[in-house]
Amino acid sequence: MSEPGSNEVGGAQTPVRLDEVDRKILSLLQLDASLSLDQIAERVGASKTPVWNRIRKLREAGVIRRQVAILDPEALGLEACFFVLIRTSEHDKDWAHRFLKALRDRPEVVEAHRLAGDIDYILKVHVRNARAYDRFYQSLIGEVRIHNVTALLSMEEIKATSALPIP
Amino acid sequence: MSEPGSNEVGGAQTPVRLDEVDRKILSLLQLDASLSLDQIAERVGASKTPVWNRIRKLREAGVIRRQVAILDPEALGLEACFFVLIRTSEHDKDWAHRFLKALRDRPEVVEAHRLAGDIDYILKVHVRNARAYDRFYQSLIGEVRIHNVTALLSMEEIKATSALPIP
DNA sequence: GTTGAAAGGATGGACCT
DNA sequence: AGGTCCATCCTTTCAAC
Repeated sequence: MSEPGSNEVGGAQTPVRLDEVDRKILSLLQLDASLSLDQIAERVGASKTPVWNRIRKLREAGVIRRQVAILDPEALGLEACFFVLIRTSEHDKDWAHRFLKALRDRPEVVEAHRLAGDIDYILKVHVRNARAYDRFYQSLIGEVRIHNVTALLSMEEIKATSALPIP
Repeated sequence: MSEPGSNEVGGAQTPVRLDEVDRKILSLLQLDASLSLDQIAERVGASKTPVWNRIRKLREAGVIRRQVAILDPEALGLEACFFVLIRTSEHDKDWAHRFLKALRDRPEVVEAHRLAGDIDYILKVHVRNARAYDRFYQSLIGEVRIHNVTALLSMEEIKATSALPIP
């Protein structure tokens, strides 16, 4: 499936009007995108064509971004997950640009947010073990200046879903 | 597609041996699970049948957990994302059980981890706005005793991928 | 919104290398 | 083991109604 032309990836997004059927479709697809049109149509109480048209529109509107396989980190041997809280003293554009690139270039970083408040950034990092985290950490601070780092080690994933609450 | 019988959802997982072709297949499916068998086979340099058998085995082994649609939070009007750091003084089983249930019951909580160290839990919460976060917060502390809460508001999602690094 | 038809993809068998 | 061919079923896609 190709990227819809009307929306940038990660770009700003105007909220979209959804009715009850749209919401049901999205809820289903968030949990299992391998459902067939027939199954979806049956469960939302409509028939194939309108459901198909709605899904196409939701894709074009950028509500549905993409369809992916979710892998099991433990099965891949990624036994350690860290949340990394970062404070920096540098706030110029060049630094931010290099920091961004450093994060984008590292596949261990699965999530990164710029924050409001005294902590500047939070990262979520998947690695094989504590030693691999240290290698990641050394490599990162070797590439960009960072004032202060706190790593929070996850002991247990209590809940993890890719399904957003649909308002 | 039904849940494979040999692996619990979220259960402990023995790492699996993967060769180069498996890794390529997983990398592709992590980014786009709507690719056809033909496309995958072409890109990994193999033909349909062995690729299909590998995918089936990866599913049965629990490496591929499921296939989902990724939605755009902004398009759904979920403009606020918080990371919530939680300290608690209670550590008995009953409290933990009620806390877990409170998190599982709230769709705004998309992620929750029990941590090592002085912060006990971290949550990731998607809500419409700051007011909705406050409602969530009040409702949560009304349901379970929590000693200390720090909310980190995301200003910008710098990176967000469902793709794990494949070792 | 419904029906149905045509095209394309998935699944699994048979057989070969 | 992987490759090819094939047959069948299922799904998607898009007419026409």
